[in-house]
Amino acid sequence: MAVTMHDVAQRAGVSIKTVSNVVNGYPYIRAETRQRVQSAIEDLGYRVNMSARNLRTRRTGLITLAVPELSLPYFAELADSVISAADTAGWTVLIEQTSASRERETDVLSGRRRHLTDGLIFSPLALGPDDIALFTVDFPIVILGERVFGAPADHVTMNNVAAAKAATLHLASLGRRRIALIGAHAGEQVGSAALRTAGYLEGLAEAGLPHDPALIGEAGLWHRSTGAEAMRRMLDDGTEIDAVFALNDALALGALHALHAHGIDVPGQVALIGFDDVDDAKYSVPALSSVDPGRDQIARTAVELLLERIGATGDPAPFRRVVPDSRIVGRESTGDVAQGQEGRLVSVQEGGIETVEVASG
Amino acid sequence: MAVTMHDVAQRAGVSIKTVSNVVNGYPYIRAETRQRVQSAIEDLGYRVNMSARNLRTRRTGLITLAVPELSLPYFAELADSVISAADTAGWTVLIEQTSASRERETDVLSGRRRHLTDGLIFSPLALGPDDIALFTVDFPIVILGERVFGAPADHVTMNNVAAAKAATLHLASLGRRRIALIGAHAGEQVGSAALRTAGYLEGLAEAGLPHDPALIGEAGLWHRSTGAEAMRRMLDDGTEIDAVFALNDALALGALHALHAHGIDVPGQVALIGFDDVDDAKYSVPALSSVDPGRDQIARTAVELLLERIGATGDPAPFRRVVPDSRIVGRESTGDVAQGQEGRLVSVQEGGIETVEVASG
DNA sequence: TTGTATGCGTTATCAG
DNA sequence: CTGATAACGCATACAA
Repeated sequence: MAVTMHDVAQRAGVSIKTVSNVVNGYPYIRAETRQRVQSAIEDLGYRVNMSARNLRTRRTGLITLAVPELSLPYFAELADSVISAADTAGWTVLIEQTSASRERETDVLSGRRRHLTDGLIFSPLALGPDDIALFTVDFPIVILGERVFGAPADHVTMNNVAAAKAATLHLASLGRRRIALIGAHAGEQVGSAALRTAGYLEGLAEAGLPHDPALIGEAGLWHRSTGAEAMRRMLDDGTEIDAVFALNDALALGALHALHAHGIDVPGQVALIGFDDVDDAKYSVPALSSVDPGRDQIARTAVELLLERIGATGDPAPFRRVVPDSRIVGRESTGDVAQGQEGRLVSVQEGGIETVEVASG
Repeated sequence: MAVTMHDVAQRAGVSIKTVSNVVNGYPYIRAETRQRVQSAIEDLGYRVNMSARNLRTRRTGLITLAVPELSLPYFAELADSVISAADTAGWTVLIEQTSASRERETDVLSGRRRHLTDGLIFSPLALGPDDIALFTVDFPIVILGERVFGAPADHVTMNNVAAAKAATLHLASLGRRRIALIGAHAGEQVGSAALRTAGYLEGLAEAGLPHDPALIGEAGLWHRSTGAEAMRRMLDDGTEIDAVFALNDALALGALHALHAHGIDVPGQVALIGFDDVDDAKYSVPALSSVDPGRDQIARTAVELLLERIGATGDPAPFRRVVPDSRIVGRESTGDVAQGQEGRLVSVQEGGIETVEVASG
């Protein structure tokens, strides 16, 4: 049925080994031999059987990217970047959606949902610091996000606290004094929500603004709908505000919708800034200011770290934590630029590479 | 190193075949034997080697989804749906981004970018009717979209003409008479742009409105930026309009941005409707009316058709073309609902299953 | 520079 | 119900 190396070898009048050599670009082959093999391949329409190669080499050329869901623009764009970065290096990406469910995230680690890939880039949302033990597995992992620190794996994250503080200070610098927060997770000590909220509080303190609990809007899932709801609640409560820091752009766009529905002018009455700098931010009305966490750099770094570890041969290197630079991009929603203009850089938080020594597997 | 069936068999004191039987849920095994094998598996932490199984069974459990890019919300949401549908059936999805480049789309078909998957769901954007020959391959394909008809493959599409006509008529029903189109591809006879433009023209005709070329806005790529540009050009030209039909939501959101920048009220002065009904549509300001092409149904159907064909044993079934129902969802941008309300169904175009008989491979 | 032989870990065939 | 054994298609040590 399917044509194999054998068939090619026979047709070209060489051994199977020579065909293999040609296919794999082994350099020491007589030009004429290579030519003969090539045409035999053409004629027969031969294509390498990846399953056989994978079995033999113990490697698949596939990596898994596990994210909550692709409908969330941040993760869609992240996936885009990861796939592109992997592609450049000759690797292919298989995507698992966890729906931020504990069970599915556990499955990803246990391998029940990691069919035949050589490594995993994992952005957990349900698992937390208590689950570090689950990360001790026999394949390379790169962790994304801020839910799990200290696991035996490389980690690409962002400087949430510093960036959130900068966003808050940016609003304060516009003269705003009643800065609301949308997207808080009450009681959580870990994760993006906690860190960004901490940055917000630091920012308030540094600006000499009091902390008013009425200005904290809860939103469990960071979707547009929950952002709109949280904003609506706060407005319905009659809470006085003149600025909003939404913990991500989806929330911000939802909040924007609610503000508009209440007839509130942005940025005239209320200034608004989000977090993630997704593509949508540029095209909302008004265009949304945001924190650019360096998504592309995150993706490239994650792929790089993972492939490095997959290809590692000798003594395991210590695990690394990398924090790309983040930027505050000012647009219309904070009155930083006029309509139709590009956003402009308002400030930069420098990250860097931090190597955390851990006994690595 | 890695533990194999052999090790398990040895530990359980049975043959390797029995282990295989247990792993694959073969029913006729003594309970006691099964138990012994199960615990051996547990003890040793055995996990099936997928590469070996794939080699043996000639199947990988993987399918490829090839789309232009995940940053485009429509494709991100489509990917989400496809992955979910595949997951339900126990299959995993590998995503290829083609950037709508001819070369990469060809690669997808040639298999150069189809590593070890059992089938392909392909949404081409660069290939066209002249490339049908490329679709004659030795693995199952399901084609999405409207660029390639008549290829030897199953096809899930949408009733573009009817839906676009309905969208246009909807604008006309609001009393609008200068209905602009954003996203046209001049000279193209095939693809979504051509079909939706045809529907627009039919709609104008049925509404008794004249066709004014000045109302046609070109936009090669359907991004927010190009939509904004096209809209801006038209406004700068001083073309009089009171409604806009954007050929997809990204264009519509870009156009919305440009309208807003020009101080034009939507829907007061200009009514706006998009196409795709992506998630963003609900949360723009004002919320965007759109055509819901039945994305989820498209994804489910595509996976279903593909798996059916992959699992097909005997005589090849004739190729089918499926057209899910599409709906017009009226929101604020056409004044169909008040702020903060859900969109409402304005009309439905019924699709259905059409079986096209083609000599199938 | 090229050929031979072996094994990667499974599943399938066929006895028993 | 279970066991021995032969593929599956490729890569690679080892020869030549």
